[in-house]
Amino acid sequence: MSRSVRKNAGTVRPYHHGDLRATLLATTRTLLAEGGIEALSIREVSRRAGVSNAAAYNHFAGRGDLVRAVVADAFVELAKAIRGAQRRATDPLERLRRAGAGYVSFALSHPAEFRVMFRPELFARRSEHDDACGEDDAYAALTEAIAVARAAGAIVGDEPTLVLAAWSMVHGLATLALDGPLAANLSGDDARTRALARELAAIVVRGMEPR
Amino acid sequence: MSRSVRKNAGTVRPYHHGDLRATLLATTRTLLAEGGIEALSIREVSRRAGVSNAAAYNHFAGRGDLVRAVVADAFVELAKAIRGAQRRATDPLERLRRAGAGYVSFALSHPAEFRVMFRPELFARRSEHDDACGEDDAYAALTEAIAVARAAGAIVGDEPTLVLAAWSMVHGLATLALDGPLAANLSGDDARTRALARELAAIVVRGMEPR
DNA sequence: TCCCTATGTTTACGGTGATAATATGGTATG
DNA sequence: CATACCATATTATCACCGTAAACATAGGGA
Repeated sequence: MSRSVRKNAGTVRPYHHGDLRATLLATTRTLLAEGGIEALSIREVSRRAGVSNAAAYNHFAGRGDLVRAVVADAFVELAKAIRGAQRRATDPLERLRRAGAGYVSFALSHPAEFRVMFRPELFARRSEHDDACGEDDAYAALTEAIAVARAAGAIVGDEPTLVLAAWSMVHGLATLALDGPLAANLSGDDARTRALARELAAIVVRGMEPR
Repeated sequence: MSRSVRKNAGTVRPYHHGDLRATLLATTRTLLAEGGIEALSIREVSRRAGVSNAAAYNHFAGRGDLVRAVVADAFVELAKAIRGAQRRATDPLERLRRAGAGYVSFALSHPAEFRVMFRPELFARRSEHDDACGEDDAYAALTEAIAVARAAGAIVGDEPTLVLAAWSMVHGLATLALDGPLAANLSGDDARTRALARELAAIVVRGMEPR
């Protein structure tokens, strides 16, 4: 039979021995980057991983489950990006501006994942309470920056509203830069977009400062 | 033959006599509102219109073309919403705030269309220069409000940056309110979201004012 | 009268998610 | 060593989808 292997041919693995899950996840990311969610199908992922389409169902409940796993990882990375961007600054306002820039920077660096992260209909479990995919952590990262600046008296206002303002500004910019009418003007010019992110963060932070 | 009709049976119309296009557009909007873009298929639209699946191809080049027509209409409505919201105010800053609120209000009133409007991959013609779907008009409506306020000295800064800031803020809020982590908190509470839109618009406008 | 165009229909092809029944390799147990 | 079992992958199948080609009919001029 063609599938049999000699026991000593250690590197030949007719089966994936447990790493098919990781392979499928990596392939999913590749496919997302190549053609977006439209080009992502269980069959294509399986095909590229060199297995049958049904094999994926041993590791993921379905297409949504596969996407959900990728999204969960992406939110972890987003939270890291937000926290990492503030690391080298001490001034609360500057940390806040950098947090926003870090958010946009993540979107520019991982456009394919970012485009999917905020489309729950693509992966959300049906009426499953509300399965958190790690977005809470990213949200918390921004909230911390706001809370610190507010505690220092550098900004004033209702905390949830301030968080929402900061989040909306950077999320809006990221979304518009990736897919919106601005994409044509900014496409490929990530440096310019990052500079804009700093400017916009500065504007919204300024709107939060006491008069 | 079963399809023939007497010439005088005026109300019996075996064919749509030219209004199938409008019927398909209306059905598309209904379907989008019911189940989102995932539930939208040429076959289902045609089925609901009481027509074979291929009939739609006499009016639209394909699924993308159908969605594009709906999106183009939606952008016209968005521009109207932005302009209409400012109508009863004269103060440039207040008009600017209301323009932003109008943007968010449109998103809340037409969630299904809004969710599709900024996903060009769902309807964009392949490498067709960059087919405008009316988004220019909506963009212009916001730009006007910015330009007026700036000309009056009520806000200061680089105009394109100011426009981008305003646009990003309201677009981010709309997106997050519809699909983001905030949807759970705000869902169904459109009044609360509209109030937040006003607060966020006030913050970003304040960040634009001269010190 | 005859043909042309617009607008439908039927039928077909290939791709897709999902499920069921089945085969195979690894491993624990007698 | 032999057996049973489990995880994993396979093939087969179903219903749905977008798209397209081939065909049919109504209505309007030349």
